[in-house]
Amino acid sequence: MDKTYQPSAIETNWYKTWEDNNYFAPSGEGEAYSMVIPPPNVTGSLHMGHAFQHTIMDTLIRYQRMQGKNTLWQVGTDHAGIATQMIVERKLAAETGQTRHDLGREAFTDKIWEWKEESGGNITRQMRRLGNSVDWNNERFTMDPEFQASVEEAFINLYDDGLIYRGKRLVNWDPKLHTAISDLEVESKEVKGKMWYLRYPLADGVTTDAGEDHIIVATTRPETMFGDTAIAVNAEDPRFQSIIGKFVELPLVGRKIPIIADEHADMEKGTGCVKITPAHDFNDYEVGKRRQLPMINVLTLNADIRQVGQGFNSDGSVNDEINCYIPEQFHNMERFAARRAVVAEFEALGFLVKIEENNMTIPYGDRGGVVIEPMLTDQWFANAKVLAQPTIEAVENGDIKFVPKQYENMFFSWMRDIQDWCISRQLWWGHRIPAFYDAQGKVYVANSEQAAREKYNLTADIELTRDNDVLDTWFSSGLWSFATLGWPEQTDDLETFHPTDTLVTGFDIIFFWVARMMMMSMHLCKDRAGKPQIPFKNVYITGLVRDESGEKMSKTKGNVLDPLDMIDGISLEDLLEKRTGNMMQPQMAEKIRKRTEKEYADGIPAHGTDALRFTLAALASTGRDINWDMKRLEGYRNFCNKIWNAARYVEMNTAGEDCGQNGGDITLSLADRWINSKLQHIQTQTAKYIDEYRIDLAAQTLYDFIWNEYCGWYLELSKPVLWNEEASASEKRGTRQTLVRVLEVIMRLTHPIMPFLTEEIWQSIKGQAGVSGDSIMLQSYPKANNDKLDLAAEADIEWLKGVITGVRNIRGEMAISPAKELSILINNGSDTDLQRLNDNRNFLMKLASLADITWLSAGDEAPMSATQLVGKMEVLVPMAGLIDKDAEISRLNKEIEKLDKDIGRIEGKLSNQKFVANAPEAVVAKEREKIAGFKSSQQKFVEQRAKIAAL
RNA sequence: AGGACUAUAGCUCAGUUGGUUAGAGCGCUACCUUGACAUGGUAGAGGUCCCCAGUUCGAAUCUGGGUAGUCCUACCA
Repeated sequence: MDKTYQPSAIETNWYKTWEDNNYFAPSGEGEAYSMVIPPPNVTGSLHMGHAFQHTIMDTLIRYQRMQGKNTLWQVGTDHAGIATQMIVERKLAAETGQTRHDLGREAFTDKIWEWKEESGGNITRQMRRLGNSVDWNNERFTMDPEFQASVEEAFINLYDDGLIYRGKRLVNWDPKLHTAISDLEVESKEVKGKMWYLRYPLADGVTTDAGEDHIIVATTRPETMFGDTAIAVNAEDPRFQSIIGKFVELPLVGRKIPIIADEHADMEKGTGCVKITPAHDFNDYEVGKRRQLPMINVLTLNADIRQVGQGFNSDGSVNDEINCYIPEQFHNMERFAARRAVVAEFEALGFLVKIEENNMTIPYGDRGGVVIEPMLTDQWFANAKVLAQPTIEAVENGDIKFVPKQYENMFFSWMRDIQDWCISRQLWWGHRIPAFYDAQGKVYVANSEQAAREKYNLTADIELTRDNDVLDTWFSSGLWSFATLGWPEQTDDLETFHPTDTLVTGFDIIFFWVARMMMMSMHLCKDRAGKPQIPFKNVYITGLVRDESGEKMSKTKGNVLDPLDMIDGISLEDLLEKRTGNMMQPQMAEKIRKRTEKEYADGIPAHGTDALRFTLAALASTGRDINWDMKRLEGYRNFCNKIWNAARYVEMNTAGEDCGQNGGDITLSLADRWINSKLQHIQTQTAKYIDEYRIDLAAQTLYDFIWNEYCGWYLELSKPVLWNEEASASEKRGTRQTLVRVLEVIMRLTHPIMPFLTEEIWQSIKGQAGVSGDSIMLQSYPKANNDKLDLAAEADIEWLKGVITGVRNIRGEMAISPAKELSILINNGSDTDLQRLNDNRNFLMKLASLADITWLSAGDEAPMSATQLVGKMEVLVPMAGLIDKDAEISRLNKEIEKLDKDIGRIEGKLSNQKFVANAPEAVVAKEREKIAGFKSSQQKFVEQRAKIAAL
């Protein structure tokens, strides 16, 4: 082994070996355990959130593989409709100045495929670098022909079951991207806006009870008034009783529109009169449907004012009778310009009553970033209510469990109130909807024109055209758990690996993806008995990885960290280029530059994959976000180095030596028995924690055991045996064997979290450890063996540690050089103490660096000494020539004071009659025992202090 | 408006069913190149467990009410 730990050298080699040998593929033996990777955008790159989730998933799958399961970790990428199309459109614009329309649909999608080929390898390269043991043989892309076929099949299935329909509905329309989007893709933002109070004159000479010849409506969207088709007031509102059923004359347009009563109108809000614009507001749309109001669309798909409105009846059919006039001065005006123009016109007419500042939340498209417009368009919808029902039951009855559990509430509240899901997108990149239309617009759903003709018995003279729209990306990723396994065919893989076991993903896509996968799977995927199949049994929801100051990582903030840079390191120049190059908002570049230069003055050094993974694992407590901490990464890099060096020590002392592989007598030292016993606890705990998804506790347990117990104590305790010329062959054999076998077990225990380092070390010690195999990843996960528990040895070592720490404490406090060998005395020891001393003299001498140890019998005179207590036994370091009188007194004072506090606290408890009466006896006894110990210790220290003071 | 989560050492975080001397890493102080490791070792300092009230013999932990922060959902004429 090299003298220094160099992660990059070992990491790339091992991954290649594993992959070349097909170790990631299902073994075909044992109980099945499967997971799907949340498919990342094919053209994207992995960020810290991916690295976090992938670490958890890889830890789980490696653990399960080592448990002997038949594991499948399904890998693949998503075509990510809008996101990818946008990237390529932007690229096209930058390079040639063309839009997608200049190229046309086919040529443009070819461009996207080109881009996918060019950049698509990036993300899979990164996965390999992270060590993900995914089954590459089974890699899928959502636009693969087989997957496309599954998507079409799913659509047709749902359509034939009456769960997909097409209709003219009000949907969220992105006027920049020119597509409908789902409710979930809309982000609300708080903005300061205005509310305008507009006067609408009453028609036919009608007046209100108050004698007014007009009413006043309040609106935040005056430009939609061309589409007003009613005014609503509350039926209970005393102010407007007499005008219900009468009309107003819509200013600027002249259309007479009715005043209706509807519960939507709130007497408390605004003026009590609401203008109803069914084609441009979701609430008004509902009112319109309820009251059979016509709808007038006044906006183009760009959200500009039309030249003439489009009239529809409330059922969506065309209404060519209604007056859809829009004054010429507003034609083709952009919506916000039109807003100002309409207000100006009202003002000119004297119809503008007042303007108020108004805080409101406005919907923005999460991709395009512009204000979303409710738009009346023909779209495809999935009946989400029906699809949701079984999934709610599956979570209620525990078939699907969320970790942490509180996400179930979030899931329920959304699912129980779910709205129909708009699944069509007016994009070019995606799964084209398998629907055909004849000249009359009648719909035929089938996966090809040929199939449509057969299915619907259409004669050849009927011309069919295919729907131009594509499906929402989440429609296809909703099929991910089973379409990747060959659905709709009933394949063996589907039989074996579905439902999958655990889904690991972020809370931000519970609705987008997790819920959709559940709906799709439970409707489409049935087991042999016809029972709906859940897609997964457990959903492990991870938090977000944030930056050091708790901010979300984002390109615009310039605080994004690339996991690969943590692994391989990056120079400041490259990091700056990465963060400020190719920015959407170049004005931020300077700020980002400064911040980056300050935080990473020397760039980022390489830490290796294992260190990154261990850090993420250690931070993975459930139900909480992670604030990334570079220091923590450094600490775990040091941990890797620690393991490396410990392994070097083991190798030096065992390679080519007799470790008992070939038989021979074995004598285990106390330390050997102790570390073996401790190891059993660790094995139990680690497995338990991983089973409970507490990877952080598993990591913490391993860290503590390896560093503090194995390296800190055991390796030191092995030296007095291995370097002792008087030790017997069987004693040395026993210690060598323990040294290397414990390390071998530690490597297997740690392998799921840190695959590379553990493989490298395992390979170089497996011979001495007496094990064989091609790779640690195919070895079994260690299991505790209770026969190896040795509580007596554990107690003995605790005693030993107490004595050694006691001496070291005196050394430290008294500033005695570690090089100075001390002669100590033991006073007031019991028979057990004497036994332990005699058994472990060698260990004590070496670890506390002593010259000799003198056992004082009763009546022996002790010299003036600094004292430490191990139970009742006194460890004495003679002061003569070493220790200053005042220093020892002040050290004793400190001890006495500390004990004072403890004694006071416990005395308080014990003098409380209620405590003594009510607390369990064991608890009371424990307190009594404690206080007795404290008191006797304190007594000793006080006596000692008096003696020293008397000098 | 409704809901969820979070608040523990200077920083980042653990703390399982109420009983611990409240822990870890980093940082800090002092000392130490001892034959695995200075990416190290030894010893040490550092806490009003956000606040108030309650339940209890006993609360970081349970209940109620605040405060601060994060997030989700809905609405806003």
